[in-house]
Amino acid sequence: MPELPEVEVTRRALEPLLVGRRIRRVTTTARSYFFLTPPSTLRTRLEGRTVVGLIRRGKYLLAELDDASHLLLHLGMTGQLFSSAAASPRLVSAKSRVSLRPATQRQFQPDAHTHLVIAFSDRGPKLFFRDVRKFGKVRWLAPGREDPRCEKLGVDALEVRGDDLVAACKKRTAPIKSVLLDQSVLAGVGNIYADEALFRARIRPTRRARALKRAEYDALARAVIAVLEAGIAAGGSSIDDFVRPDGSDGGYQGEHRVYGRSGEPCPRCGSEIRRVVIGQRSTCFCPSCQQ
DNA sequence: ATCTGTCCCTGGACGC
DNA sequence: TGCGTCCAGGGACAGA
Repeated sequence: MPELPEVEVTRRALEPLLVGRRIRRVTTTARSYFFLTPPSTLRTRLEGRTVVGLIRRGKYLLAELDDASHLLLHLGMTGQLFSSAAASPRLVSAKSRVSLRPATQRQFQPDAHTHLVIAFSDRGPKLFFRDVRKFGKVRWLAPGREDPRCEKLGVDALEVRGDDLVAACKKRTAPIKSVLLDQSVLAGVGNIYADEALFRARIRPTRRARALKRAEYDALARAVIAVLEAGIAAGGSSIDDFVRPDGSDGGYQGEHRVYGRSGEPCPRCGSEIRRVVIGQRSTCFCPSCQQ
């Protein structure tokens, strides 16, 4: 699940791959809600443009083009952004994986889930955007236009301070976990890093957001930053689909302390990690050290 | 203003 | 082996 660390790892790897290159041809799958901008419009707006920058806002990537327009990308749940040079079993469904010989797995072949392919004038590596569940998004933004989704984003999670949480949680009776996932409060946190941050700060995810003590908001803000930075340093979490743009796996999935570990002993106290559902999201925590 | 439930989608896990 | 069912989840949206 791409969250801030995965998106930032992607951004850092793609920036040198994209910046300065001129888009020659754009190919897409059929029109669907994956395309906030219709494929035909995407093609005409992008072809001929040169990429001049790549920035991240929360979980969004924004490629700036030489005419001051932007290409907005969101990886959703299963999105994969990578270059021609990438190869990984994660870029192929398990079914076709078994039917493929190892030799043919080395070269990525665009499939029905490869919704966007960008080829460049220099005939070098292409950019692929593959997304099995199509929860990802692609949108072209005219010069000066902002995306309403981006405008609503709260403070970037890498820069959150206790004060931000105090202000955001003042009137909120929802569980603190739900507030961490609210992109208008904290931009970039998703299910994995929310659970990890709450574990690190020793706060039970079911607590009402407004009921935390001042010191707990501070601890939580520090914990959010710490887990996100650790995630970036490790190259992100490759659980189901995430791959880095070169096809390699991230390394953070092995460092999860509670996420996906229900039934296992807590790495801190040995109690059994429990799983509950909060806001339709599965949530793992240690009932003993998160009170 | 805030909260909760539903929906989009597909592949993998699991039970029979 | 094969089929049916359930589940995962980011975020928009509707209704309470």
